[in-house]
Amino acid sequence: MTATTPPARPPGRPRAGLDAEVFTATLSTVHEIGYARATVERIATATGIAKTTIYRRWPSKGALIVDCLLDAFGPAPLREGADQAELMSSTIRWIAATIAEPGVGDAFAGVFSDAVSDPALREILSARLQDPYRLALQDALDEPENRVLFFIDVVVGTLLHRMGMTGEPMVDADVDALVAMVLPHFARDVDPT
Amino acid sequence: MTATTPPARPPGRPRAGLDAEVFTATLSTVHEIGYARATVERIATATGIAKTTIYRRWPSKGALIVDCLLDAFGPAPLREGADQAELMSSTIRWIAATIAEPGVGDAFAGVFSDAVSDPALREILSARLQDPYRLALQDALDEPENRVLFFIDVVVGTLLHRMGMTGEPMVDADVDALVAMVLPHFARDVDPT
DNA sequence: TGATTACGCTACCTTAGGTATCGATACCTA
DNA sequence: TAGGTATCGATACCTAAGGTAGCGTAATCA
Repeated sequence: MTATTPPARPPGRPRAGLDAEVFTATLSTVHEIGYARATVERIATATGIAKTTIYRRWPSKGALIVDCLLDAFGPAPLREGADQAELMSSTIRWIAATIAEPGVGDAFAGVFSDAVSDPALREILSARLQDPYRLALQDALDEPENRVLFFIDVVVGTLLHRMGMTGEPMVDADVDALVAMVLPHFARDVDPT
Repeated sequence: MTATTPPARPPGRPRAGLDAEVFTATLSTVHEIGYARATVERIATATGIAKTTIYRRWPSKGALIVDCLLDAFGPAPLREGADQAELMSSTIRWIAATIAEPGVGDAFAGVFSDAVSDPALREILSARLQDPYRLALQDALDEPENRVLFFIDVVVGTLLHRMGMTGEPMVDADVDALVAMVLPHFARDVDPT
């Protein structure tokens, strides 16, 4: 048996492997013209494929954006062996840096806003994007669910509010302030270095 | 000259005084069916007026919502003589309580999201809603602009993120946690009572 | 009574999310 | 090489909602 289990590929024409291209085109389109004007039609054109192909793979624009954000964030960089303060600090900076990447902050704020009045999208956002990172953080930080949810509300909420009100990601100095504010409130082992 | 300058009423049929009714209908409609489904048509019908009358008074749905929020928040309750910690604490609780009122949180999160990809609306939101309170806070707290903006990002961002992700306003225990986290980071005169 | 302005109504335009259909194409298997 | 199957591109279409135009009517002042 080979290393990868033979996929037992289903019959028929296989899907073209262009999810990565769609994600790239989505972020660059959102970055250039904003979330609302980045229509599915334009994203498809930017990718070089048909709009119907997008809808064959994602059930809605929101679901596409969520997958795009999952791809942009990737796995949470939770170093083993780090203490709680280090983990929180690096997590905040990782989220801030990713949101600051071109298109990511706009896409995040945009899909978040759509979710406000779309329960189905809110479920997708919560289950596919927030929950995996929340569970990983609960485990790594050894904190209960409600504390981690509060942590996410503070960090993501603050960063998105800045992005939404100004159109620009939060500058490093303010991210430092965010870290300085959050850590003492959570850390059990405040290292006064 | 009399106390109030004679309005020198312009000729023609005067406007019916129904802004208050429109605001009430807007919040209750948003509360019942959500921000996106609360169309201008439905808000007008709920008020008992024509959609075109709404558009004669507000240039866009976003502008209507912003005025509606201004009416809901009213003037900031900044007590004279209170120290900085008291002012911050009461401000946070005032914002949290107002956002928790039926329809206000949904409307706020909704218009905020729309503003993400609409620079004109962002300008309205920033100038008409955020700036007045920001200036009042700068004065009352004696803090520079960037610190007050950071304060608003944290407080409003956190509350809206909770509202957007769960559909419910933040519970009192978490508002307490927000106060407990924010105060030590800002307060110059931490009163260890 | 006339001028002026707001209101209600209807019709309409535009954008954008999302769906249906159909011929062409790519891949596997017999 | 032929057949089966599923994807792709293209086109046309539906629907909801923001927003506008025009017109007759109602209210107020001079």
